[in-house]
Amino acid sequence: MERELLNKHGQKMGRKGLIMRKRIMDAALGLIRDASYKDLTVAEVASEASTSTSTFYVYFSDIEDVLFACVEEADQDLNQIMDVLSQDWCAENRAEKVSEFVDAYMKIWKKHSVELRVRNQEADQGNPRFLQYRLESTRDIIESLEQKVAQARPDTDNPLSLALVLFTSMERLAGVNYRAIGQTRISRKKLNNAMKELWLMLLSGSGNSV
Amino acid sequence: MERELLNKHGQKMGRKGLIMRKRIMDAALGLIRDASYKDLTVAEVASEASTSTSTFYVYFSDIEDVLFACVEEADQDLNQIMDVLSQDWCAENRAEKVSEFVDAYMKIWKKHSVELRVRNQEADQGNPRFLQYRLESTRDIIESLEQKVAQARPDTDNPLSLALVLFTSMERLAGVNYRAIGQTRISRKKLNNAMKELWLMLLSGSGNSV
Amino acid sequence: MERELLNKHGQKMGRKGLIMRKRIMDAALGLIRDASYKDLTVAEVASEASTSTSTFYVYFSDIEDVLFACVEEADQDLNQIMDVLSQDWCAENRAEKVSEFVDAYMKIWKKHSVELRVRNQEADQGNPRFLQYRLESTRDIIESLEQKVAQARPDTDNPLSLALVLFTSMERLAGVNYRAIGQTRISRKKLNNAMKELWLMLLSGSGNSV
Amino acid sequence: MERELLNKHGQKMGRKGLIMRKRIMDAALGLIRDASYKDLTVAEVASEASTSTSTFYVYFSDIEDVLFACVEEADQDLNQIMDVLSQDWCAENRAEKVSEFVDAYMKIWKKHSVELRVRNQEADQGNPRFLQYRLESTRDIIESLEQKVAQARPDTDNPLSLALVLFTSMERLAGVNYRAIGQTRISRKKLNNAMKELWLMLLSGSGNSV
DNA sequence: GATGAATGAGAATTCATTCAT
DNA sequence: TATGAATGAATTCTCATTCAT
Repeated sequence: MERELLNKHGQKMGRKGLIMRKRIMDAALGLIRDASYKDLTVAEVASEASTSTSTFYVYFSDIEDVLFACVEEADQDLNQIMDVLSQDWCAENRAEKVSEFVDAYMKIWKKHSVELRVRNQEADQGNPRFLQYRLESTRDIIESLEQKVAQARPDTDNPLSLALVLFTSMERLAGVNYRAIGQTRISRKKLNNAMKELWLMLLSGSGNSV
Repeated sequence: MERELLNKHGQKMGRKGLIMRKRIMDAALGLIRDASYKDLTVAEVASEASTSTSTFYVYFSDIEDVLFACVEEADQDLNQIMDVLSQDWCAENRAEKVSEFVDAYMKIWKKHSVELRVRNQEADQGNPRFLQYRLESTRDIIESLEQKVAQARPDTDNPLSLALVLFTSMERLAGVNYRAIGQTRISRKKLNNAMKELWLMLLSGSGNSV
Repeated sequence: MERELLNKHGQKMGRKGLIMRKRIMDAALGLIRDASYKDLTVAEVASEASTSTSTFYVYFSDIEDVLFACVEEADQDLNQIMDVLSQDWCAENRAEKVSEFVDAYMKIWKKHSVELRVRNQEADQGNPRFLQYRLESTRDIIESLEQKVAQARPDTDNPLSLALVLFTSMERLAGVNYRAIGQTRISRKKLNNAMKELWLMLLSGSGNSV
Repeated sequence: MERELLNKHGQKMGRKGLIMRKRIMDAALGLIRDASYKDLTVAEVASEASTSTSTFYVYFSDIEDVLFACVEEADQDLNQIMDVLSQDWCAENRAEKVSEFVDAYMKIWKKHSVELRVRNQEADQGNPRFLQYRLESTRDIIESLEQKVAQARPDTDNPLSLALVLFTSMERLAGVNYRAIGQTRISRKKLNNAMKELWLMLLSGSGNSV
């Protein structure tokens, strides 16, 4: 476990320290919920957390550092997803399991949409720290999905790509405020249903190959 | 007809002015090709364009402003996409048309990946200018895809959502450096094929409903 | 006559040139009517005059230069004041003449309040060009008023100071937007009457000496 | 009780902070004692105070802000004036009290001539912050003078205007470097005497009405 | 005469970061 | 632990000014 419970001064963090650290993280998240994190400053975060910038530096080395901590924290919830995925999806319960999977995934993202938007944007722009983290954090999920596709469509030669296409869509639709898509005729619920439908289509093994 | 050709000083732009404006846009794009645009500065752009920051401000009001101009310019290429989409896709040529569509879309994104990554990230973060622009710029494409889905699957009640799910994926996979996905076992080509396969699956009308 | 009708390029000004010059002056005045002239810029003036900064420099060397030209122009109206002052004020017509004088002075200032506020502020802050100009432009008026005081109060030993005190007040009250005094219970008319009353008091020779 | 002692970073100001703030104010005043404040820059002030511009911005938001603080501070001395004015001026001591009043007023203005010149110029140009401040800061004085005029001349219908005319003159003559008047034949002393003489004339109740 | 175009120079402003208490 | 205080180092931004057409 990497978190040694030390602050940036190398001191062991006590109860107060942990509380302050959390307060700073929450302040940062709150500030970027409805705004770009591009312009987030240490002073802003400190002020939002009702503390001083000096205190900020006791717990984090810079803005990226807090954000990464937030992503790490959010990621722990993501592990639950594997509960559904590690089960066996047979033809009989497939529809149900797909539904469970999509719902669970969407629910978690909704709770942590800010953190995961940060993770994806940083990773997409090539930030190595976040790139690596995303890789590790999605590896199991993606592999599991790949297997399910391979199992459902033994004939296909790139189950990974097929899984990735839908997974990518799911991640993005989950993380983005759906008003941001600018379509007034859709709702999150309809999108989720479409998502499920496409997974089912893919996993039911029907459809033409190219 | 573009808007009045005035620079930020209210002067009509002549030949020299238009050239300088373009030079600055190119400099900006060049600088963020392999890096985040988060930290792009006016000074950097001006220097890359071998001019002064003052000159920068003759043509753009800030960094966002140049980037938006770049997006606007890139977007003009996107219109070509409608050539394929405005045709009729019947069962006979469907595979061919899907392939054309995906290839054309991916090709354009490859050429303008920087601009469109900027557009999407800004829009995803709620920047209204980019949000509005993306909405307008993708409206026709999305509507057209929706129609094709509706035609292929008359039974479905939300063709729009189904189209959006795949379109979203396509956009993201196109804009992102595929190394950023962190999967070494896939290639752009494989992803494109999977993309086509999924569109075909959707448009061939087979598969279960939820 | 110093105005040689040459522009800053040493060219003789033709009709068009004179018109443009005037247009720039008017633009400058218009811009500072309700605002401080401290922040007036060449670009603003040029834009307000619907021309370019380059053209500005054909006629004026800098902002102070236009403002000085405006003051010079306004000052020509001030000469009229001497009409009333050069007359003889005897006991019989004194009230009438004082009234004429105050009214005339106030009227002119009202018309040129912007120019004269500039003149006084610059002079008050020690700007030599405006200081010298004000000195010359008020000399005759002040001397004339001094004489009238001396005549009315032969016993006083500093008629100049007495005249200056009231003249100073008159200048300031005339130049300042009376709302700026922040008293809602007074009007310009009441102030003018008080002004006349005080001049009469002074010139009627009554009152105690210190 | 002044307003909350917070600097522009929202920190409580301690001893050191208050000293630095004062040092910056003094630097600003020193720099404009013999020059226009129009061109005063943050860089200049910071340098004169032997600190950095960043430090300047810890305590003030811009040049106007320091100057306003200076005016506020100077204004506290002005309260003394009310000592003389709140007394009763009867016929017997009137000459003495007028003399005291004018001398006291002039003395204070001499000490704070820079601050008060700034206050008046900004207010005269319509700067709301200074306008409001001047209004409040002179209200008591003006009202008191009005009462004395009303008492001395029960017949007059606008004691306020009469008081304002002389008060205005006093303020301006006090704040302006008297060389700026450009009259070599007068001295501050003579002007003060004339000032007193006119107040006495007004308050002795003699003289004609218009 | 007029005006696009370009820029040097400097001013304002921000911000991360350190240090002493 | 926490935080006032101070600042270096950029960065943004403005403006007067010049030049070529």
